[in-house]
Amino acid sequence: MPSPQLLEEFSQFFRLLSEPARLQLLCQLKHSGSMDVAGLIEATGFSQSHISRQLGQLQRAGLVSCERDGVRTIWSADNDLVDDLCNLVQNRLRQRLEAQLQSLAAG
Amino acid sequence: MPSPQLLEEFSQFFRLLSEPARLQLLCQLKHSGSMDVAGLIEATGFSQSHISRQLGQLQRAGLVSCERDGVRTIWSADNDLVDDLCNLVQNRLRQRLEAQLQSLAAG
DNA sequence: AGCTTTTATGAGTGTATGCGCATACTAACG
DNA sequence: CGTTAGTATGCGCATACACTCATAAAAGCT
Repeated sequence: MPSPQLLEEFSQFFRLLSEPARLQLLCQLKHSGSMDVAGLIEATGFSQSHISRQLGQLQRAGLVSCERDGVRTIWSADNDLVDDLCNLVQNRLRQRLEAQLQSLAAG
Repeated sequence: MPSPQLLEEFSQFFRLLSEPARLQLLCQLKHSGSMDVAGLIEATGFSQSHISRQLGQLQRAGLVSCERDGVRTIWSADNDLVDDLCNLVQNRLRQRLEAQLQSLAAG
């Protein structure tokens, strides 16, 4: 059994990924390598302030990092953890749908 | 890039794990094999209605399942996905702390 | 049938937070 | 310096949801 503190850490981390906007920003950065905020606004349609806040949260968790280029800030995704997590979840979703399909065909 | 629908599925799944109560119930079931609600109340201190609702959510996601034993309902965790996800996150947390430790020692 | 025990659910409350608007900060350039 | 462009943040609104209380539903016992 994980300790209460560890459970809290886990759930806080998963909470970060529980918001489609943040997950989309992460995936976009992963896909494009690195982008500035203008590019993220263009790609996602979110407001500048919203993007700034979400990136701040992701940065504090160490999932993204930034470097300044003059006044611009260039953001990039920092590791493969989220990809790995999403792949596991996707496999699980697929398994469940396949199982439902089979039980439908059998029933 | 995952499609918007897939992003939504991912975030919904992560949202399930973003609540310490649900994660604790999951881990408790995983640890104990299977338990009835009275045992979960005893182990967690949560109210009966709260536990019932959280288990309902986890069940709809296919993370737990139940079988009735008379009036009692025996619950059990259904797969290893959550364990795997938590292990990945834990490794990441450890790496981050180690890096912070090193930079502290070096700086 | 009623009675008891266990679980599920309707209703309500409080808190957290996503999101935008406006604005303050920061950095380059005239 | 002042102006402009880019980014962070205080504030407010709306919504989602965890959580409780009370109650209904389900299953066994007499």
